[in-house]
Amino acid sequence: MPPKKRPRVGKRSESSGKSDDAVGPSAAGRKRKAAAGDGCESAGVPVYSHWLMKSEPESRFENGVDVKFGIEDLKALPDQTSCWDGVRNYQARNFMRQMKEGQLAFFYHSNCKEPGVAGLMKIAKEAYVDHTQFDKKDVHYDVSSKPDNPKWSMVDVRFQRMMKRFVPLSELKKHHLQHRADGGPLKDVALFTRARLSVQPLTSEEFDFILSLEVKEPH
DNA sequence: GCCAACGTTGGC
DNA sequence: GCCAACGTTGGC
Repeated sequence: MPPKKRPRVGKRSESSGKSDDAVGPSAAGRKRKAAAGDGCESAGVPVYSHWLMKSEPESRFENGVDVKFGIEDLKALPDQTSCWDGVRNYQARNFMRQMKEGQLAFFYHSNCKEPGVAGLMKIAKEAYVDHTQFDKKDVHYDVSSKPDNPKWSMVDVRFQRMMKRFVPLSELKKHHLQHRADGGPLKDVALFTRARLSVQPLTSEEFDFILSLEVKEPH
């Protein structure tokens, strides 16, 4: 149980299932070339230090439960801290398991009017068991997961700050397309190359570039 | 272990 | 609300 009362976190219910129970960056990384982790690799496995985490800022009902959880909701909590529960995708889970306390993550608004990067959070607690997998009443209950061998993990995140301006997906996409042509920092960014992942890694270059946009004129 | 069918994500 | 992309399931 997380320190704070948990708000519902809006991550999409990424269909639970089995298969890739591997620990480590992505057993689906077979597909991906070890695209430059961060200059930091061990045994060919990229080590990431920055993240992007998606949540839905607008109301949407899943089994009668509102999964809305935007950055304002995180900011409004007593400690501005929340667990990031409900992730039910192995790749996303594995990325969460790699997160280290103090690392930065973008809070990304998805499935809404204006998708994009809303702010910054810090990893406040490293991966631990997501108790909602055992809660029959929870939207993300997983009947196949047993307490003696839990499948799903979560981290705690703490609100850091809002972006100086909201950086919309459309703008990131323009840069991505440009960078694909000119080799710029967003050419391989997971947001577009692995669009459906709700927890994504960013290289330092990708993170810095996106962050730099907040003080530039909208494109 | 292949792969078609199915279900979900999430931009548009 | 549509639907492309893609992860998961399960028959074989």
